[in-house]
Parts: sequence; structure tokens; C-alpha cells
Amino acid sequence: MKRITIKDLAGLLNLSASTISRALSDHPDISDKTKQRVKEVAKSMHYIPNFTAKNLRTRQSGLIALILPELPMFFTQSLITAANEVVHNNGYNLVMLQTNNTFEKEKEIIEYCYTMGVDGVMLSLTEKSDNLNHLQILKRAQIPVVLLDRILVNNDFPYITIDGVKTAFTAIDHLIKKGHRNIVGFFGNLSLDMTRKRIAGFKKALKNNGIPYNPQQIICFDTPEEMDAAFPQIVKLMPETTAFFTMSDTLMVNAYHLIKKYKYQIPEDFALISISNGKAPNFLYPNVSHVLHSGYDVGQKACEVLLELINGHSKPDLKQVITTELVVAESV
Amino acid sequence: MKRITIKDLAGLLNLSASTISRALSDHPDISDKTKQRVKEVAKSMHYIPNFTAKNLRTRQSGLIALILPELPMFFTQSLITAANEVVHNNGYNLVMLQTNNTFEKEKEIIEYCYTMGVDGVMLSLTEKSDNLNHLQILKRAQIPVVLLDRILVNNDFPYITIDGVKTAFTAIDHLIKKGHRNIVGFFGNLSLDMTRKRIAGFKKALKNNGIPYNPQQIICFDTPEEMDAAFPQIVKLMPETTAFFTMSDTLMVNAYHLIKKYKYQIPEDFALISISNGKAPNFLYPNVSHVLHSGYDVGQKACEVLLELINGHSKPDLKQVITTELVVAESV
DNA sequence: AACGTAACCGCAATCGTTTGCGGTGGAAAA
DNA sequence: TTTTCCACCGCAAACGATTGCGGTTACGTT
Repeated sequence: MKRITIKDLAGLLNLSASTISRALSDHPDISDKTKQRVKEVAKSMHYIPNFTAKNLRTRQSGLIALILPELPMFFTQSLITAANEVVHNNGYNLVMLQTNNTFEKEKEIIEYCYTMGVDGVMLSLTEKSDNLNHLQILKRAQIPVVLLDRILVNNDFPYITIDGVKTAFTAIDHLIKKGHRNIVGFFGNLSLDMTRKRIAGFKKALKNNGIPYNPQQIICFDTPEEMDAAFPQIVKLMPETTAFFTMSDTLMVNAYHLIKKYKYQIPEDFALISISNGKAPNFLYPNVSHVLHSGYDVGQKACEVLLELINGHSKPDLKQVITTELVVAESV
Repeated sequence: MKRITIKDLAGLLNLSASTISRALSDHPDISDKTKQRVKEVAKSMHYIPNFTAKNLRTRQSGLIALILPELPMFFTQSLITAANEVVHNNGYNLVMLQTNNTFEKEKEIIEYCYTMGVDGVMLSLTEKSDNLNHLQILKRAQIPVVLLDRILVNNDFPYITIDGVKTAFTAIDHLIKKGHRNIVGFFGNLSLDMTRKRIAGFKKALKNNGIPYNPQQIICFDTPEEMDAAFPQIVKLMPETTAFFTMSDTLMVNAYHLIKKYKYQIPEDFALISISNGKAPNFLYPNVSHVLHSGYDVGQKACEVLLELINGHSKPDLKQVITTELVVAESV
């Protein structure tokens, strides 16, 4: 079952291998009718290029890495789908790596990418990643890196993310418009740029609506367990609370669980709104209102930027922001 | 930033490239002290082998495909984690593909694997895949295929799956032991071997406990919407029902949603048990009892079998069954 | 002293493509 | 008729590793 090679085609057509190669890639040195003939025969013989050989010659690996903190339930699914599509359409393969949300593993994986010689990296940081020094090895090797979703604002690497301020603002503003004035917000790790942006949006919405801001309204958790432990205190200390906001699906699901556990009703006792990828809200009952954060768009944009960087055709916008959209359900 | 090559090492050590190559791979022709020297210098110079060149020479691609119907919320996460680990530890890369649960896309992706020249394929079938003819192209090309999770029993390809009969039996038996005698089971597409096995387990548990079986107790759905539509009828037609069983996380989450939607309580009005990967049950309140189906084990085993097949060292067991475990929570 | 035999290592081909450069032919220009 | 100049194509050397085969040593055997 040996595959047809360029040499085989050359033999069949009485041409040289170089001509075949050039014809197949539309090199201007080759006449149109020769290109025609070559392509026809290539197709009829089911010629499939040997990517390994091509990669060897062109000093590439054909691999693009997508590094995520985890392969969690919600957000990443559509992101991966999008990345897969774009990557494959451009003749690359996507290898997915997960850091398990530890900085150590993230460093390890970056090393791995280096040794594997991937052609580009898309990276969503862990909550513990407070610097980008570990990426220098890639920068020195001229391997392009694009940060996405969980990013750190910086000047070395491009990043794709959503407008955190606006997204959180939209959610909180919706709550307020629905009459809620005592809102508690659940956020993730404060070291993440994303978290800070969303907190800013939270505050901005309050301010815009003339509602005084109380620092106790904003609570950050590193783990779900912290939230489990804190929840009873929160409802006790702030009994006037009528609504919860969560900045992610993971937090939302956990908050939902806790609200139910303590026998509260949604939306009667507490309203609930979240920033979400749109899957989890529909699993729960009642469906949860959310600001839709499309993983698909993020994945797609990140790939496109990365491919531009790899192929060096043009300089893409290095800092891009994906928009979001309010989805009203029954939880508010 | 050119990387160190074998030739560079050869130059440094006054040896030939072939000797370096052999020394690094512990070829018996090379003396121990030479191996020692070579390895030391290789390490100190941070030599990294060029996988592309190696793959070209050895006619491999270094790629292993993992094809899943979707990247759904629940089951696949740990499966992917496991596959990633094993694959990387053996010097391969994992490329993940998703069929979106359509047979057409599955065929397409198989073709893609063929043209990419992957070294092996792990495949979980779609619900619509009722034959394996599309895999013949891989078989002819001698590319090993391992089926996992959603399989079709056959003689051409090895498969790794869980003991569906026993797993469903365990769940139902637990319900019965807890006093439930009128149980309705929600299942997926009947064409899947998995579904039939689990139905068999369902029936077996009833029989073993001397409970008469009523065909209406078993209901198969191709889509969540079908279940949404059927649910009200079910509770009306079988008012004596006290418990629901679902054969997957997806069905379970949907059933949970419906039970809540129609204002029933869990476990007071209906008990709920499922076969699950263990994530979703803990998101919900109350936590859902389930029979734990470890995606990790399946992924790991499948990889190991595939690697055996690729490297041809030994003949692995071609038909393996992963065990499961009952996890009791508050929903029963 | 001559020979056989391991143990150890190098030569050179090979995997399938890409690509710089040089060569050919024929038509247009002189 | 000779020169010039494209348009088109081939030669051969890469890319970095693996591997069959053959060649050296150094040693023990007779």
C-alpha cells in the first residue's frame, strides 16, 4: 500500500519532481497547461502529499498547540470546535494540552511545545499564572503565541478576549433594570485580568444606576469549596440581597447548587445571572439568564491571528475584543 | 536559533552521525562508554531530536487521532485527559476530531485521518453509525483502529467499553433495594450496542428481583427534545412511577431539568439514578446517585491497546471491558 | 605467525518535498 | 543572420534522521 509520490507523478508525466511540486503549488514558472495536466493526473492517481516530508523541508511541524487550564464542562467546547476547524482548513493539526490550572504544569507544557517544535501556540492562562516569563523560550525560538480568554495584558504577545467590563456591566444592568438593588457578585481569582475587568463592569453598572457600592458585594473564590463555605455567611450577613451574579459557568453552577441546597427558590428568593457560554444555563431549572460569551468567536479569532503570525503575510490586530450578548431566561 | 542536530553532535565528538543516532537509541553495536559520552554531550548541548525527520525516515506521522461524536459536557473530559497522557508519554501527539454525531462527518474525518497519515485512530461512533465500512480505507492502509465507548461489536477492530449490562444492573438493583418497584428507564439511540446492553441490564435487574417487566418502562430518545415532549405523558400514563433511570449524563441532566420544571421533588416524588462520569451529578441539587463510568480508564486502555497495535510488540486483548462503581448520593 | 571472530563504528543511501540556480528553446528585436 | 530575452523546466542539494552493509581494530585460537 505504498502511496503515490511526486516522483511517481514525475515518471508518469515525463516531468521532473520539481516541476510537479511547482505545478501543484501554482508556481508562476510553470505553464498553465502543464499545471492542468499535473493536477489531473495527481487527482486521478489519488496523490496525497507527504506532509512529513514537506514539513521537514520547510522546517515546520504542522502542529498548533491549544493550551487550556482544563477541559471543563462549559466554555471550552465551542472554542475547541472553532479552533479545530480553522486549524484544519489551513493544513495544520491541533494538539490540545491542559495545564490542570497549575502554573507548574503550564511551564512544563510550554517546554513540551518547544521540544515538539509546534508552529504556534494558543494559550489560556491558569489562575496562578502571574507572569509570562515562561513564554520567553518560545519567543526566542520565534514560535508565535496568542493568548486567549484568560490573558495577561502585556506587550509581548497578542491576545484575544472578551470585553469584560461591558459584559459584566450588561448583566448587572439587566438585574438593576429588573428592580434588583442588592446584588452580590461571585468572581474568580483576582490575579486574572479577566476578573478585574468584570469587577470593574460590576461597579460601573452600580454607579451608572446611582446605586452605592459596598465592597462586601464582591466576593472572589479560588475554589468551589471556598464558595460552599462562604455561602451561608453571605446570606446571613446581607439579608437584603435579592440577586447573585457569577462571572463564569463554573461559579454559576456552584451558586445554583448552593441556592437550591439551602432551599431557596430561583427567581423568587434570589435572581441569578451569569456570564456563560450558553450550555449550562439550559441544563438547570429554571434556565439561567446570562450574557453569552461565545467561545467559538474567541477560538476562531485566535486561530486566525496565530496563522497570520505564522505565515507572516500581514500584521494582524494584536489585541482583539470579542463582543457578547444578553440572553434573558427565567432566573431573573 | 538553529537547533542542535545529530551532525553537530557528531562533529563535536568526532563520531559519525550514525553512531550518534545508535548511541542515543541504545543500539547494541555501540559500546557503553561511547553511549555515555554521546548522551552527556547531547544533554549538555540541549539536543532535541527532530521528530519530523525521524518520522519521515520511519514513515510515520507521530499523530494519533481521537474521534468523538462531540466534545460534550461530561464523559469525554477525563477520557481526553487520559488519552493525552498516554499518547504523549509515548512520543506521539493527539489530534482530536469531532463528528458532531453525524455519520457523514464521521466518514469525512476518517478520510482526513487517512490523508494526514495518522499512525492510529481511536474512535467512538455516532449514534447513526450502523456499520464500519468506512473504516476499510484505514484497514487497507494498515492504520490500526480501536473503538471505544460507543462501539459496534465486530471482528475487524478491537474495542474498549464498559460492561453495560452490569452497569445498568447495578443502578436498577440499587433502586429496587431502596424500595422502588416502578422504574422508568431513559435510554439513547437503540442502534447503539451500548444502549442495548444497558437495556438488558435494566431487565435483568427487574427479573432478578422478581419484578414484572413492562415494555413501557423503557423509553429511547434520539434527542433531548423528544424527551421534553414525552415527559408529561409518561408521568400521566404511569402514575405509579417512583424512580427514573438514565443511561447517560446528558439524559440525566435533561431528566433532572424536566422533573424540576414540572415541580416535582427529588427524591421525594421521584428518585433519580444514572450512569455517569461523575461530574454532572455533583452540579445538581440534590447530588445524583450514579454508577460511575470512568472515562479515564477507557481512554487509557484504548491508548495502550492502540500503541501495542502500532508498535506491534505484542498482541493485546482486543476486547476489553472496563468496570464501574456505584456512587450513592441523595437522589435516591 | 596466521587466522577467525567479536566488538565497534562509518559510508552512503534513503524517506518525499522544496527551491536556488542554471539551462534550453523559440520568438522577437537588431 | 545574430543577439536578446522570456517562458518554462530540470539538476541537484538540501532538510535531519535511520539503517543495511561493510570496514577496522583488537583480541583470543591454533
